[in-house]
Amino acid sequence: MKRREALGGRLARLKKEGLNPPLNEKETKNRQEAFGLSRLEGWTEINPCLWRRSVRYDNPLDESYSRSLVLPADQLVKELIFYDTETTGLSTGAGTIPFLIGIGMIHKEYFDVIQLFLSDYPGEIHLLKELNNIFQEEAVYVSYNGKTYDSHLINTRFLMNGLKVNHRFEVDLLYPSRRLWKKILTDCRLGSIEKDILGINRGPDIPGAEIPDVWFDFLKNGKTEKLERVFSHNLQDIYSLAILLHTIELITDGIVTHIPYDRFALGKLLLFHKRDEGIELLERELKRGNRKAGEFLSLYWKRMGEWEKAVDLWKEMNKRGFHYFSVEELAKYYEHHLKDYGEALKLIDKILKGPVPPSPEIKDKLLHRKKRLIGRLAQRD
DNA sequence: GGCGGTTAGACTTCGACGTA
DNA sequence: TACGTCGAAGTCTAACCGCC
Repeated sequence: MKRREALGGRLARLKKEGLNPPLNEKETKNRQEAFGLSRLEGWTEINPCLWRRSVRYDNPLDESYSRSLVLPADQLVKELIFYDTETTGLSTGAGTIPFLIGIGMIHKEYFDVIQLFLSDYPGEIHLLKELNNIFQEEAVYVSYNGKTYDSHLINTRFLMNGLKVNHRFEVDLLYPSRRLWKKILTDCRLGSIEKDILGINRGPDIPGAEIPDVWFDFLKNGKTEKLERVFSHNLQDIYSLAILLHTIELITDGIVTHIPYDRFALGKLLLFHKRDEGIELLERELKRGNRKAGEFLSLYWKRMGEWEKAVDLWKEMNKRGFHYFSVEELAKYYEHHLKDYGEALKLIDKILKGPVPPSPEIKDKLLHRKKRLIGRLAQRD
């Protein structure tokens, strides 16, 4: 009869090896067969219930995007980590876990994607530790909706497992994508952007809503048929993230012309980042008939104290037909900046008698302004 | 179906200026 | 000098949207 190991000895062994001691070769093979994963390409069980594989692509990115709007200044692409999780549900509460994590990184001319797969719950601690090994503190993390979803989920799992959460600098491509394509696409899901903007055809893909059930079905019945589609879905998400980042960078640098995007939104964004190309873009948009672009640019000049440029724009916009915004701004300019109350009054009358009758609310505002101007003129006389 | 980041619009605050 | 008004800037809030 096998002698029971003394408690002290067992505790010492657990401390050294952890709750799940490493598997020997035979055990590994048995488990692969038991999980059915050995039939799937490239997977190795690196810890109990934690599997890993690497997939190599050509690098779709440039060396760096020194004038990037979405990345930190002079960010090198080799320090970027693209990531995406597949989870057991949508809630970021304690009951949801990531069972598959894809991590994309640049290695010289290659874009390598590491996938970590959890074949059962006890492997989670190993998954998180492995993630910690891969994640580097100085890296910049690129995701899609990761700020809201993936990063919270990962942080929650670290906390639940008593692991330290390191701060990660996150670049979420959802928001720049929304700016560029919100008005062009019906929605800005990654799949829609892939299909309609990046021209990527995924082929048969698994809908995200079905993903949790695939994993639960695998846990209960060991079914791996649909699992491969989940792995592919995750790989595609990671690779698309890289293509998307590259495309956004080319668009902001004015290199891409064949892809549709909201030029007004990009102009605003460039101007916000004090990039002169924003001015050119908004001027071009105004010439194409987009008065909103002119309004935005004129307010920018006004804020900068460049009155001449602002006034030129207001006058130019009015040449193209009556434009309430420009006339009102000119009236403000004459009243408050030049103290030319007579000219301001003429402009207010122009709006009141203009081709488009103002709403009662605006009319009240204009009449109030008119009364004030008449008072000031009388005072001056 | 829960969560939370972003955004646009509403609201508030503040400084400049004119008037009594 | 005190008060009122205006426009600009800053702050707040509600709605939207994408993740599985």
